[in-house]
Amino acid sequence: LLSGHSFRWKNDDGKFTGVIGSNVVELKKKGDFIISDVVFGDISESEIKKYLGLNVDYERILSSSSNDKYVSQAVKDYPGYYILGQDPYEVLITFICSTNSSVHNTRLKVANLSRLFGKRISGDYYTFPGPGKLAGLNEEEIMKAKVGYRGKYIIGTAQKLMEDDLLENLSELDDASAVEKLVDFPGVGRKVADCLLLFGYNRFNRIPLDVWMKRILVSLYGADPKMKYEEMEKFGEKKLGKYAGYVSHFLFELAREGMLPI
DNA sequence: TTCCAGGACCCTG
DNA sequence: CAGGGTCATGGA
Repeated sequence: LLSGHSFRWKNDDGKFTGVIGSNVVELKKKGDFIISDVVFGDISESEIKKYLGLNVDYERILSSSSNDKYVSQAVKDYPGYYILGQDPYEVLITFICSTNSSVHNTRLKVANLSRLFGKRISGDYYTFPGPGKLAGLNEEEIMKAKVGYRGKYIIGTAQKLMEDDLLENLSELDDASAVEKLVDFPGVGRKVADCLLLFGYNRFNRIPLDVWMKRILVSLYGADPKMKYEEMEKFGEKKLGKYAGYVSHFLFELAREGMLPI
């Protein structure tokens, strides 16, 4: 929940509180179980499970790279490190916010967008503003959310979504066609497109190549730093297997914690 | 103060 | 196509 692909959760002494859709949810870990408490809203347990990414064959995914020493180390260090099943639209906008920005800073931007332009659910919790709302803002207004130069990209992407909701039928496209469509959105390059495919559509083969993953692939797996994006991504898929994107998320976390020799 | 962050975009050569 | 500079913002 705090790993840098969802930006809306806070942790108070083991109690995680966040917004899923128009619901405020609290999560606690008790032994091998997750206890969920819907503070506000009517989200079902199965929807929460789906959001938490629990409807996947976790063991099978992890065992696909069990012969890789870095992945198996990461799996040991982060048991239960799931990729969430988030709303694609929210993933798209939040990862536009993430460009050239730290995870911490991205959280601030997402919180600002929600507080300023979302609907208040209860307490200090707000829905994430929909495309209609964001499309109607001008640059001056959205700058209040401290999104910086990404403001015009967010507005532009929201407006494009209002004309043609590509996200609805993206599932019908193969990876290459989906990426081709996605990079047409302002503020969306190959990396953000991959984040959407991995985190929003759970296409677990996609590896978002950020600065960390590039460093990892170059210094640990022998990739050539001069490889272009697609080439290095294919290289990573070859090294990390069918669920390369899923397991790369473990490596990302290890690297961020300074636990990889890169 | 300077540098960097889960990059994208635009301009040159 | 490759290589650069630029873009807001906050934390280290």
